[in-house]
Amino acid sequence: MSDIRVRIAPSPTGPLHLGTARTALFNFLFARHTGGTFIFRLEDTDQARSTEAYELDIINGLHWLGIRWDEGPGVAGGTEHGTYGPYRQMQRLERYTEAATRLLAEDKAYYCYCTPEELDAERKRQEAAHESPRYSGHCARLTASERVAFEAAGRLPVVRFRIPPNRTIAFDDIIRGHVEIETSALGGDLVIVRSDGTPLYHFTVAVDDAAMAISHVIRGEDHLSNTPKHILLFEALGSAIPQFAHLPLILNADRSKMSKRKSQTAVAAYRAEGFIPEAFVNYLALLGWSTGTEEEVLSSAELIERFELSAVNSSGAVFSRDRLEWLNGQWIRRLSATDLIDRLRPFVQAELDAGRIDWLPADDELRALLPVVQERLPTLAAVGELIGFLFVDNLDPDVAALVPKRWDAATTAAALTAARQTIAEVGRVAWEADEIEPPLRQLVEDRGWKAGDLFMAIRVAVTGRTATPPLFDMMVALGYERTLARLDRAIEKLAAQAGPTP
RNA sequence: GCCGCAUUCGUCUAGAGGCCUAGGACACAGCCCUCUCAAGGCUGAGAUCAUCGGUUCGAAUCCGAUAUGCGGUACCA
Repeated sequence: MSDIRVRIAPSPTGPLHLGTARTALFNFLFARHTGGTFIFRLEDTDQARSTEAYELDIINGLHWLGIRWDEGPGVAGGTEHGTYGPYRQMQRLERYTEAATRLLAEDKAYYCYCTPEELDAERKRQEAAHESPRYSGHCARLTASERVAFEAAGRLPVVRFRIPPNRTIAFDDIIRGHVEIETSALGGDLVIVRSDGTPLYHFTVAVDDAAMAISHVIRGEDHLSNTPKHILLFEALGSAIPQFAHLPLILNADRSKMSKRKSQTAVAAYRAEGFIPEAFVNYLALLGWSTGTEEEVLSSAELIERFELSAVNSSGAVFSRDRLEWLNGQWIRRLSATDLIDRLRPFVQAELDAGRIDWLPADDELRALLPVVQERLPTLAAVGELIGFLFVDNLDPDVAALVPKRWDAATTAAALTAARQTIAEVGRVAWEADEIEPPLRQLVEDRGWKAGDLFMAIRVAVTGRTATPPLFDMMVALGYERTLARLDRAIEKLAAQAGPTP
């Protein structure tokens, strides 16, 4: 194993987000491609918003995508593996305290007694004066007696990290190249520990990345501007500075950073809609990265083999559901029959639970349908819409839909009656698509009809829909008795409709 | 406001100075196939490579400025 170590560090303050999944995937692909180590760390210091339910959703979601880590919690709330643990920040509190104490002792940080209200007032004053908001350094040089006075007044201090003035922080981002930022643009001395003693993000990320010997920090572009703070922290901590690679953002249709307000961001929601992990991973990998070839349908193994961090794009990418659906169809078509049936089962069950079908078809029934179903599924959840009509007791076709454009109700009723007879005769001998079709075509020819008209009338009578998989296959799947029963029912409805007409 | 990043068809992208009258994919349109719907095949439309200036014999590709977009600028992550 190489000494490349990368991590994904989500915070369990919401369900697994598409962007987190993509960042995780790129870290994973990079680690697997280079033979490095992939680490999962939970940034749960925002105790007000973190929950174990979200932790579960994140871990399950990543596992679903086939993303596995070498170090970190195996399951939500469960045990961890790896020698750099713990991997939950709330269990690393002593380490942050220790690091903060060290920075304090070395005067790289100091106690600040300014209240949120004072800070807020300062910020407002600066905005009014058209200055950039920054901490003034009010508490940067407090005397011992001033400190005692604040303590006596009951003020609880935060810890601020000293940002050196007038320095240029430069780093070479693997994706973006050389980046330079002046420390003066960093907003002044940075709070690293809250007044309640809990550490803040910029601090924990540096402490943990250093402690876990992270070699490459691969994360979203939204952290690019924060990177100088982290570099300064690494320096102050006496740690090696990792390499950085800032991924382009995934965008809403309006090109703003993808958010749940404007887009569906929860990975679990896509899973529930019947997207399969092969397609999802394939899609995500190609959002912001490409192989440089014209191949688009790539397995995880192929992605791992070809992934190059330096080939990642630097501009944001709009999420395209259309493209995801297309890839999903591609991958569904590549599934074996057994595999597809396994994956379809929960979606068929969901149809039953929702009351859209009346019973659960057996695996063999599904298997028989696969040749005409597989290429018609954009998602697994589309199965109900596609063939659900086969598994309902009472079908009530719409009379208007029953009557083809060129026909009226009486004509349709007569045609269906003739067709019913033909179907009944043939079906008694051989209930197969190839046997049913020729005599019906003969009937069409004898009567001078259009095949499309008759077949559409039969289709609606038998399926209740105007668009279905091949009609005769559907009739075979439905069964002899039920097909005739549905034809009878349609003929009845048409007769009732045609009757009153003069 | 300040700082940073970005800018090739509607979207995802190929493109590392001449192979580019810019290629592929999704979506879209037409045709073929066809009982409908898909799938598949073919064809088409769609990009003054953000703009302006520079370097060069030659620029989508290099440099600069401008514009626009996005991100960051918390006792959130």
